[in-house]
Amino acid sequence: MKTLNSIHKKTKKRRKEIIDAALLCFNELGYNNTGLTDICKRSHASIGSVYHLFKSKEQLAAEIYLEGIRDYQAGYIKALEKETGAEKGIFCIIKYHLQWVDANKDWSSYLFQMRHAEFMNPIEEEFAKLNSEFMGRVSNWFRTQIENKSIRRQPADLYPAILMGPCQEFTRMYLSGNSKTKIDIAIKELADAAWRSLKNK
Amino acid sequence: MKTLNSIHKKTKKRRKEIIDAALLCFNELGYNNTGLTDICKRSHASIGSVYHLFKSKEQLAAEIYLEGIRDYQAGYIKALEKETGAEKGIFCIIKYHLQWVDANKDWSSYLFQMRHAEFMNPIEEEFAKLNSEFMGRVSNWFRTQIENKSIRRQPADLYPAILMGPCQEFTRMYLSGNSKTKIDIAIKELADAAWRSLKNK
DNA sequence: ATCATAATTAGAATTATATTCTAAAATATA
DNA sequence: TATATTTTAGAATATAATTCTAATTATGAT
Repeated sequence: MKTLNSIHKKTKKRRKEIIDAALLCFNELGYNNTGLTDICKRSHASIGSVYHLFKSKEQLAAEIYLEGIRDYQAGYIKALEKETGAEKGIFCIIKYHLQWVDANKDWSSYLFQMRHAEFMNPIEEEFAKLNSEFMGRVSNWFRTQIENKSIRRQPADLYPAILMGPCQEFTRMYLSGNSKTKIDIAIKELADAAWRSLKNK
Repeated sequence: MKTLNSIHKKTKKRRKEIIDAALLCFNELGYNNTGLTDICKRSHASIGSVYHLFKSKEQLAAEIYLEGIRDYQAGYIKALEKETGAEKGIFCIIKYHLQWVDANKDWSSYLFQMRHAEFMNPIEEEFAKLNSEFMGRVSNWFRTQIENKSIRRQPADLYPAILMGPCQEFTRMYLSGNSKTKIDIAIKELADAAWRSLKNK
């Protein structure tokens, strides 16, 4: 009996080729100025293959987004939960974020660029699930720190904003090439700044 | 003698009608899912009119962006330069930002959504000019504060990130309806947090 | 008021490109 | 090896942006 949904050996590879090609195209040309022909040329896949593996250009863009976010978030949680001390934990997160960005410039640019993109709609559910799992674990870490009085009590909404906001803004500048500050300096300064904002007294 | 480039009285009005309609369409449907027919219907302008006044859909989107940024930045500078004290100045800026966002939700959503859009290319020059004028005046204010030792000395790149980052992140959440914190509370808390980060000692 | 010129409007024709579709090729299973 | 399934290919189609031509409307000079 034939197994349903059997998948060829090369499928994963082809999928990756298309994703990699599309990521580069979208970053270089922008989503709208990237034609399917661009993606096909770069990935050496045919239109048929692209549409066989992805429902649409939009969906392809969305899957790339998810792939990046998954990798980023997984490392983030790992870095955070390793640290039980508040100050060290905050340093670790900032460090993780900036190093990830530095080591994954293509992905970072894409994630920034697409953060508010409309194509998130079709994958909203998957995205919301990822985010709530992620935010849940970050919140847990913070709750512990607040309870043991390491971190000041504030409206819960504001923690991620105060913690990551400066980092995000710096990242934006960094990726657009408008920042002169080296990553290592930025890590130290931004972590210190976050700590001054968040610490209890 | 006929003046060159004479402009009809209604041109400004029509332009505004198109911009207003497009802003709403882009926010509701997304840039890509908004057709020119949507914009035409909503603005009661014909395709011909739209293309007479704007080079392309992209250009139209860009002009809307500039219009929003201009208004935001003008108010920002006015709020900032009114204050000579460091702590008060920072409070003023945060307050200005969040109140502007609250009072201009459509524009804010659009500015966020489009912050990294590719269509910025054609207006890059105009945009860079706006930004450098803006950043220059913000930097001046900070320089004064640093020289009189109110604000700690740090790599220059980091001031805007530390000052506005948390605000931006909060704004993002606020606009997407995921924040429970009221604007007035957020102003106070975020301004305090920024001050703790930035103040000298 | 009227003529000459320029600006604006309208929408049909064109162009560009995302998507669908059909059939062939490759792979997997029995 | 025979048969079902997946994958590939690219031509055909559909959709939506842009261009173009002609008509309309406004302006300024006389």
